[in-house]
Amino acid sequence: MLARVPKRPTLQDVADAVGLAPATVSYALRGERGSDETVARVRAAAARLGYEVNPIAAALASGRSRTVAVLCGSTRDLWQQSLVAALARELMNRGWHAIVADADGHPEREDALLAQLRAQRPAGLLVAPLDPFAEQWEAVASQLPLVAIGDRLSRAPSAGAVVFDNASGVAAVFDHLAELGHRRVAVVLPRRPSTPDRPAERLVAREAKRCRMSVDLVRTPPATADRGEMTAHLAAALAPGPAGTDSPDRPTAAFCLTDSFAFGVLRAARSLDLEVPRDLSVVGFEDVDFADLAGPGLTTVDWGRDAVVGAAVGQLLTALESGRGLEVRTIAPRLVVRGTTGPAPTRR
Amino acid sequence: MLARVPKRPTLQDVADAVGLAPATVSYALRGERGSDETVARVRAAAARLGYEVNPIAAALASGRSRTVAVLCGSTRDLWQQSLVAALARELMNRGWHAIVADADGHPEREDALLAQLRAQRPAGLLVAPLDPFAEQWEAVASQLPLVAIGDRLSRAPSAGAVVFDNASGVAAVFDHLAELGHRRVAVVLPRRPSTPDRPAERLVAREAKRCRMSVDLVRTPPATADRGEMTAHLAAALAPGPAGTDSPDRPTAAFCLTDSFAFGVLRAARSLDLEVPRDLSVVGFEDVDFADLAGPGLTTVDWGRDAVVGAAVGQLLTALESGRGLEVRTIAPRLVVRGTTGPAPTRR
DNA sequence: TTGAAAGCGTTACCAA
DNA sequence: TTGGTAACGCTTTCAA
Repeated sequence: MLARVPKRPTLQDVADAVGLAPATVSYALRGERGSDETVARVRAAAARLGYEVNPIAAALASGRSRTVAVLCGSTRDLWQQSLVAALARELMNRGWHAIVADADGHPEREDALLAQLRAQRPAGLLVAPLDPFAEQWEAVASQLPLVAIGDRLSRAPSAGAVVFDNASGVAAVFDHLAELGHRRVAVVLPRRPSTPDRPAERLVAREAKRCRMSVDLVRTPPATADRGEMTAHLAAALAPGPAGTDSPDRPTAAFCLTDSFAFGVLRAARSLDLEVPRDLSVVGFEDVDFADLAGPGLTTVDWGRDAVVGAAVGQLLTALESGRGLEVRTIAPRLVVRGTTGPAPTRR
Repeated sequence: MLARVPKRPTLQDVADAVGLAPATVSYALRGERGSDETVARVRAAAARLGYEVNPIAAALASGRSRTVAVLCGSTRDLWQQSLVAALARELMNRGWHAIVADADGHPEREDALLAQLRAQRPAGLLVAPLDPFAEQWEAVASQLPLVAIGDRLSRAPSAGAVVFDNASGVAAVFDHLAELGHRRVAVVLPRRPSTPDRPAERLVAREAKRCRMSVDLVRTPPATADRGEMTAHLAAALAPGPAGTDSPDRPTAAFCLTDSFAFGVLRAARSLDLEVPRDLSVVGFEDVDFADLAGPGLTTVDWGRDAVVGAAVGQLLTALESGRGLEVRTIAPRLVVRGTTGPAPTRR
């Protein structure tokens, strides 16, 4: 048995108080019609009674709502966590409500959550997709304004998107590492069985070739409640081979495509007694708020979270409020260098 | 002009399909009534049509909803950010929806946001209050099940709460610092003009006296978009006095009552060229996920976020679903020592 | 400028 | 077990 929401004054109560019809009151409160005098009287009465429209009834009657659903892949990822927080804040500031859901790293959960969210009849959708290739997106986007963040939804041309200029970002990172003298770099990226064709991998391959560097691809499962798992996985990938070899038998730099991976690498390095950045240079691809504090010298690519949030919320609400179409906007990267170093001389 | 939410099959459509009355269908779908045969037929038809109840209409008709409003003081604070994310996740997992709002550090905004949230007619409220002494809470709590997190709402006896055993936590921190030989500690705590009487301050005074330590109270405004402000404020408080004095003219340890303050202190220390923990031991009062990575040796008090979330969501939903009353639950602290050191010998 | 009345898609009461 | 029917509180057409 669910508790009843308590009774509050209704439109009818206000109408009775001023001796007008509910319709008139409704229009007056919304400033859509009515003489100045009526509007003033109605507003005064509403204020006196402590009346506030019931958004549920309003939504039912009008078929519209001021709620936006936010669906993200995993708030265990700090970048996404802060993204969701910032999206909710921005929506609120603009007079909208956010209802949030978190697939917690499970692509298959994305569908179920999406269904749940849509059942709440939001006016629009903001999605940081786990699986941007899924079929479902087109069905959703054709019915509801949808803006994807981070990945374009390849099957849903009607959806808007805010994407990162990964090409520039990856190039900047490889340039930086090459300049420091690294020859072998571990690239830590998500392992997503259902999305075979990530452009990130192609970009990495291309840039590595351009910079004549060899790459260890380290496919890593997303962060879960148990962080030890990821640390162990990454430690295995970064560990030096058997002793006695004369060349560095391990990558001297790690390029992490997600901040949670970067933190994982820092932990793995610690467990291997590798000092960062002396023994291992670590570069993150998302600049979270305290990247400057995470170990000494975590170099990152900053995508400007505020720009991302502004672009996503901005275009969604514009579409909602004035019917403008959705588009794909691209965010430019900025490399924030914090004490990355070249490969350790003793290992050369 | 807001976009219309697209038309979907309704209860009536299902009723037509099976040749029954809407009421019967409604009961059947909820498993409240109906012969096994009817229920099966109805369910099949609903599935075939892709019918899903409209929660808006259901909420209007029944006066109940499966939505919980979450209001927090500031998601710029990482502990709160992760708390909100975890609350939303837990609610979702239990079949409820979260609508979230963030006062962004402004106590006066708390009222307005609360009004907005309540207008959405949530079934219950989860609050990490900025101003636990505000009058408004009682009015809210008497109408809606409310669980406060972090502070008991002193004026709202009907609200539940999940509070931290600050007495034990503060005592543990002072014991730890005293044992290391610190004699003067900076205590970094929020500056909240409207809440004159924080027990934390009394606790700090008491424990400092017990351990014969002197305390510098550093009242600090909450984190904002501009982090430089906080760093400067804290640097001023931690800076050594004029050179040539023989005793340490600054605190040798900082005890931060909020994680964002701890990060601020780490940044301030860096700007002052103080090495942590050699020149300054830093203790945080909230254990965020990557506290282990934030500079070398950030000792923290861990309150077990999962325990907090479980206690808060658990008791709220129990109250909502089975009418049980709300209560005050207390979370015990655990000191996580990560390389804190005593005062630097050269300063003794 | 105002108002009557018909929805919106459910749930819940009371008869059948 | 089933089905009318009246809410729920608002918005919106259409008349006045």
